[in-house]
Amino acid sequence: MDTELLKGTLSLLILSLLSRKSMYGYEIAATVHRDTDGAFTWREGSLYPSLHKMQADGLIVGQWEEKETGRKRRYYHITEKGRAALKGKLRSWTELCQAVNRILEKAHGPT
Amino acid sequence: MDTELLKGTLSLLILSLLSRKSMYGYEIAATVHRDTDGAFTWREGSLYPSLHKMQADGLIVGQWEEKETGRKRRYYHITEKGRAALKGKLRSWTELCQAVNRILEKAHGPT
DNA sequence: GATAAAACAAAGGAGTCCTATGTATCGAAC
DNA sequence: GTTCGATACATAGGACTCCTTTGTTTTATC
Repeated sequence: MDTELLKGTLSLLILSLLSRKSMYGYEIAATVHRDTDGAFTWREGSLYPSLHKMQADGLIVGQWEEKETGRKRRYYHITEKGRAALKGKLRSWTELCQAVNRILEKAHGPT
Repeated sequence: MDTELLKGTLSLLILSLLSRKSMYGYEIAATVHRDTDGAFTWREGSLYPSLHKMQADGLIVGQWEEKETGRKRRYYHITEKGRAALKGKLRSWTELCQAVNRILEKAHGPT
C-alpha cells in the first residue's frame, strides 16, 4: 500500500481503539494488523513514539500494570481531551473521504 | 481539517484530474478547491514542487502552451506510466478507506 | 499608472513515519 | 536447562511530504 496515504490515520485509529477499552502498545499493533487483514502493519518505531507524543499532548495516559500473568505491560487509557480529539479526527476523516471521492467520481464516474 | 490526513492524496488527485484532460497548475489548484467546497486548499508551495517531482518520475509531462488569450501556461499531460500509477493509487486509496472504516466501525458501530 | 489577480518558481522548515538497533521477559522445544 | 522465537518496550537517525515565505512576470481593472 502507498504508505503516504497512511499519514494521520495512526493517531485516529489509536484513539478509536482506546475509546473502547484500554490497551497496551503491542496489543494495539496486533489488533490493527489482524482487523485490517495485514493492510496496516505498524512498526514499533512508528507506534511507540506516537504513543509517547499523544501522552505528552494529554490525549492518553499510560501506566504500568501487572495482570495475573505476571507480565508487566504499559496500558494506555484515553482522556477526556483524547475523546474530544477523536471526535474532531473522525469528522476530518469523513470530510477527507467525501472530498477525495467527489474528485475521483468526477474523473472516473460514480462507482 | 487535519492536514496530516491529506498526505498522499495530492498526487492521487492530480493524476485523477489529468487523466481526464490536460491542465495547468493554477487550474488544478482552483478546480480542487472549488470541487471540494474549500476542503482542499493547496498552496503553490505544495503544488508546484509536487508537479515537478511527478514530472521527474515520468508520471506527467509539462509543456508551455499559448492559447488564444495570449497567456503562456504550462500544461501538464499524463503519461502511460502516470496512468499505471493512478491505477495503483486508486487501489491503495480504496484499501485504505476500507481498512480504516473497518477499525472505526468496530469501535463506534456501523454508520 | 497603480493595484489586484493570475501564473509559475524555489528555499527552508516542520512534522510524521520507517529503518535499524537494543534490551528484557516469557513459553516451548529439544 | 538452555536455546530460540514471540512478546513487549524504547530510542536514534533519516526520508519524505507538505507548508510558509518570498520572489518574478503577465494580464485585467479602476
